[in-house]
Amino acid sequence: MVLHKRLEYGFNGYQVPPTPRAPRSARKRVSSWKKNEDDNQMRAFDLLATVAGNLLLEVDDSVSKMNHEEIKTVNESTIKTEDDSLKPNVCDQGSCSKTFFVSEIIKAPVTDACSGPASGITVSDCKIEDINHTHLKIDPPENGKLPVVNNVDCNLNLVIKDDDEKFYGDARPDTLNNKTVRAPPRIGDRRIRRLSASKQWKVSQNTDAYRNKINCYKYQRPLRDYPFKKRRLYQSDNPANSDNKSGFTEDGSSLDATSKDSHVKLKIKSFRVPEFFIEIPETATISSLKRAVMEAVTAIFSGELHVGVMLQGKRIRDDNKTLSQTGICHDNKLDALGFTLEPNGLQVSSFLCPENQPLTRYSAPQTVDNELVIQKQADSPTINTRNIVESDHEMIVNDKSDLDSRALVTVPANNTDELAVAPVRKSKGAEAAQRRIRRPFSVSEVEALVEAVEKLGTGRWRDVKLRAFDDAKHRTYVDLKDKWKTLVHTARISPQQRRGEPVPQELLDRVLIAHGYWSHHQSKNQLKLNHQLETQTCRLV
DNA sequence: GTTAGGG
DNA sequence: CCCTAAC
Repeated sequence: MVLHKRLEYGFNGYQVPPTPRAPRSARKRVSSWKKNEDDNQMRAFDLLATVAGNLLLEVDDSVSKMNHEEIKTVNESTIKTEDDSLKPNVCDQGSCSKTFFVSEIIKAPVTDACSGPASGITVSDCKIEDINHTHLKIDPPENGKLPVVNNVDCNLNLVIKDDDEKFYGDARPDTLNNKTVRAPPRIGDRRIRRLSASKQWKVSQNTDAYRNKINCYKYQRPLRDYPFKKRRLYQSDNPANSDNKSGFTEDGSSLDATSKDSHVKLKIKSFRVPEFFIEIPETATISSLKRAVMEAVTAIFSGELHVGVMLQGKRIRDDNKTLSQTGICHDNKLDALGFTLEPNGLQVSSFLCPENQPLTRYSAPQTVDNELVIQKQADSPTINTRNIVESDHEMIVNDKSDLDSRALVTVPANNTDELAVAPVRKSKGAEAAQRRIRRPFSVSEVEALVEAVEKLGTGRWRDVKLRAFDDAKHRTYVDLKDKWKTLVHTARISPQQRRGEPVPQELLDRVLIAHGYWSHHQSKNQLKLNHQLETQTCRLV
C-alpha cells in the first residue's frame, strides 16, 4: 500500500511515520465574526487605520509632484487646523492626522534649513562620519543648525517605506486600536516579559530638574500618554494667540512677522529637530539602517515634544517675557525667529538584541547636574539568564546645551543565528514588543525544509525543526510552518508574481507534490478516525 | 509546549 | 512574522 501511494504521488522517499499524530485540522478556528461584538470599537479603529493607510498611499504618490505653491497650501492648512487638533480625542481617533515621510532620510539632505522638500523629514546640513567604525553619527553643522522638519503638525504621523514597499506608520494597529498592548514578544520558544517604563517615569517626575522643566513650559503633563501628544503652540497670554486665524502670508519665507495692530503674525514653515545618533554595525543591512533611523525619529516624536523658540539664533529661555520684550515684533527680519521641536522624554529602545545579550530599553532621560543620563533598564532576567552585563548598555550623554537632546540607538549585528528583533514603534509606558527582523529563507534552507517535510509531513513542525533546523536558532517551528505555507502559495502562483530570491522550480514542484501527498494523507487519516469513532459510538449505543 | 490558521 | 485558540 505504501509503495503504491508513493508511485501514485510521483516520487519516492516518503516514510509514513509509525505513529502519526492525529491531525488537528478539525480544530478550525472560529472565524472572526464571533469576536465582532466584543470588538466593535476596535473595528472602528481598524477602519480608521485602514482609511488612514489609504490616505497615506495617496499622499505619498501625490506629494512628490507637488509644486512649491501646493506645499505652501498644505502648510497653511496644517497650521490652521491646530485648534481642532488640540483636542486629544479628535486626534486620537485619527481624524486630523497629518503625515510626513521619513523614507530615504539619509539620502535626502538639504542645505537650506527653510526650503527643504516638504515631502518628508529632511536632515539638513548633516554630515555622516565614522561609518567605518560601526558608528553612524548624524551631527549638526558647526553653526548649530539642527535638522529640519517640514510639514509638522500637532499630530505627528510617521511613515516609513521599507524595502518591500510596505508602510509603517502610526496608523498601524499597534498604536491605533486596543491592540496597542501587545503580548510579550517571543524570542524563539521563549516569551519576554517587558518591564513597564512607568516606574522610571515616576522617579523622573520627582526630580527637581524635571519639575523645573514642567514649570518652564507651563503645561501640566497629563498622566496618560497618548501616542502623539497634542500641545498648544500658542499660550493664552501670548499676543499672537488671540488673532491668528487669518493673516498667514503667502510669501516663501519660513516665517513672517508682520505688523497689524501690534500683533505679530507668524507663519511656521518648518521646525528644527534635535540631532540624534545611530550606532549600527557594518554588517547591518540598509533595511536595518532605515529601521534604526525610523526608530530614533519615532522615539523622538512619540514622546512629549516641547517647542523651543529661537530668535536671531539664540534660544529664548524665559517663557514669561512678552514677545515685544523678547524682541519679537512687527519689524523683525523674516528669518529671525525659529522654532524647534524638542523631545522632553527621550525613549529610545535598543533593538536587534541578540539572544545572549540582555534586552534593554532606555528610559526617559533624567537631567542631573546638567547631564543627560539615559539609564538602562534590563528586561526580565528570566529570559537572559546568562551573560548579563549591566554596563554594556549604559550610556551617559552630556547635554551642556540643554538644546540638543540626543538619542543613541545601538544596532548589534544581525548576521548571527540568534533571534534578532527589529524595532516597532513603542508608546511610552505601554507594553511594547519588538518584531524580529525579516530574514528571508535561503534556497538551501528551503531545500532542507522541503526535504524534511517530504519525510515527516506537514503536521510535525517540531520534528521538522529538530531534523533540519536544529542549529538554526532563529528558525522556530512556527517559522517553518509559515514558510511552508508561503512555499505552497509561491508554487501555485505564476513565476511572474513571485517575489524575493527565486526558489528553483524543482523545489517548488516538490513542495506541491509533498503538500498534496500529506494533505491527502491527513484527510485519509481523518476519515479513518471518523469512521472509527462512528463504529465505536454505534457499538456503545 | 505544539499545532493550525488567521492577520 | 505575529498572534492565539485549541490541543
